[in-house]
Amino acid sequence: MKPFGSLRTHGAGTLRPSDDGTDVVLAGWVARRRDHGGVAFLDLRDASGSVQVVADAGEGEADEVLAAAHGVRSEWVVSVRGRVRTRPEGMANPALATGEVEVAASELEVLSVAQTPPFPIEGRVEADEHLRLAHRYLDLRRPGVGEAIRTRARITSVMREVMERNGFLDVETPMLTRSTPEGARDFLVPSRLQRGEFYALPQSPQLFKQLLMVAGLERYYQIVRCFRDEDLRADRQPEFTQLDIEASFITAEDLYGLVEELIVELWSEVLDVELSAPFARMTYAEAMARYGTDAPDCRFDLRLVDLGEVFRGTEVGIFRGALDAGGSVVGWRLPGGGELTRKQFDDWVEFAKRRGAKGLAWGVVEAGEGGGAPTLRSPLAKFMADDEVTALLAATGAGVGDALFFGAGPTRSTQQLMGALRVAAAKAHGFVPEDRWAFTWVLEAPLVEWNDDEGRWDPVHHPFTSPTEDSLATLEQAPGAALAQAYDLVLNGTELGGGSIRIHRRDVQERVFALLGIGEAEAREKFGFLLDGLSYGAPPHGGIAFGLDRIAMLMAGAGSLRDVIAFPKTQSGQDPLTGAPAAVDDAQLREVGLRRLPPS
RNA sequence: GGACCUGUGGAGCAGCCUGGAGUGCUCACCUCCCUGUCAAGGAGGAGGUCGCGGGUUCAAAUCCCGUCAGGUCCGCCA
Repeated sequence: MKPFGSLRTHGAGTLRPSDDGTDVVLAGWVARRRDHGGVAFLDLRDASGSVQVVADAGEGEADEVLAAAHGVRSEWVVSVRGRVRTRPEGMANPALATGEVEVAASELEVLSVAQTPPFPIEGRVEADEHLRLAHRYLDLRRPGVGEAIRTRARITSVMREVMERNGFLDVETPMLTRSTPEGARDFLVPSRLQRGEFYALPQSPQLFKQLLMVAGLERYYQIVRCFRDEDLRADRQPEFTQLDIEASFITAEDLYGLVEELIVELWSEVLDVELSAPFARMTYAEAMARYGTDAPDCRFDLRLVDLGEVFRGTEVGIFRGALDAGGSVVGWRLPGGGELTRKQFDDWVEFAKRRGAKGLAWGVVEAGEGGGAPTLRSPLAKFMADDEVTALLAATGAGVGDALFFGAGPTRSTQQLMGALRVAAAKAHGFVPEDRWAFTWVLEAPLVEWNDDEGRWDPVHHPFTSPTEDSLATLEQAPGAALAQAYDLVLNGTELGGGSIRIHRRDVQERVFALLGIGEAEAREKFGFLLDGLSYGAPPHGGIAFGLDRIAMLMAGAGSLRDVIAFPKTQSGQDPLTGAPAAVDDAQLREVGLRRLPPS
């Protein structure tokens, strides 16, 4: 493919034996120089790849090129005129796409010299991340790093293709909007024209996309930046990108179909992986019970087992106490875990304690004496009746040589602890196949959950999520049992996206607000514009939003969102390249009506 | 807000536990040599606030306290 721009005729990485004899002009960076005195090799790199350029001793021009080649250094930008030739017998390099050819240079022009880079561009060693981010333009020049950014571009391109093909309209929504109280902390932007008041950067275009449905656009999508002022993680940045989707006159099933079409095409086009759809589905309750999380990693089985029945009449104190208090005993089997040392078991107990658990019990299944029934070697064994051990082994499927872990306590936190253990221990012991793509829908999350600190019901998703038809009847009587018409798509233990069918009826919205303790005045103050909109003939509608960065991270095989964002922030929310965030001068503050507080 | 890991010439590491001269390795950089390399090779050279501050000690990269920065996680966040 001919490169864009008239300063060169070919991309360095595109040359093949079929180009033998072609006169070319290349331009790019000097990746490496191998200087033998009488002959010198330059690896010339551009966005298409790299190719070997040869400067040979000879007559006239050639000697000038060789002299110039002696002087160039890594990362200088050069232009080379020359002729493609197949390499001499035995000199091909099968490790390179261009390894069968080379370019015999007849002219070598230095377009730009370069300082020695602060870390190697071509080396395989990982440089310190802070240093990489401070010189991100050099970091992105490194082939592997830049590749993730290219993969991301391919992903957004396929997303747009699929959405456009399905008749969705790309509509932009405001970046400067108003702060709404739900969810995460807002980033605030002071207003100069309305001194003392603030815009907020959107956490998502949620309310706007619903209003676009009221407006009759029917099918909306946007690849849109969102902002949340919360602490960072490997998979959380303060600004991130969503593929945001909303449609009218649809059911959840319609969305599953669309999303599966999109995901299948993404994996096919970008990774050349053929997924099979429809994806697996499970309920939220199943996810919590079997995997201890709402984002289960289904690449491996090894599920959690509820042991409430097994230990119904137990003498084991910690199990007794948990069950009597209405909590749970949850077990998990580690195949072959009998090999673990005491130290390793202690480490997992420590792992549990670091997560706030009181403890973690464990046992090892051993062969019974004289071929008798298997027994459990465990600090708890002496409190366990024989029939409990038998039932335990049956319930968990544990056999001789396996280890069992037990968590006991309040149901939710115990499931979560065991879920975290399941993932960490399975990873540590090689039970997670890294090459699998395990998609699953998690459906029917609760509509609300009890917030003990504040003494109220909080929405699990957001306050505009529709309850299921069945839940509507008993919404006020049993709020905790109400299910939402909500759905999350999970891949390998990471939530890729989630959404819901929205409430489009005023009376239902009022009942949900009442349940959440949001009075009419408060609702009007906070979401008045949405409620107004919904009162003018809102179609049934619903949508979903995907974390583009997370999708790109998983597809690129990256370990962090930072790897798929061109200019990311560090864990403390700083950008080492620009130095953001930074102080502003008093005049700027005065203009927007702000005054600096003394440092606290 | 909290836990843990890391910080040593330009880069990546070792040294730290058990204190004793800035000691070592690989790469990069500079000079020279070299006509088939591809992580070229050879000879020579330059380059250090051991993140920063304080303490203990005759003596601190090493032990202690604090702090800053980076990372992973919990809380927070859908």
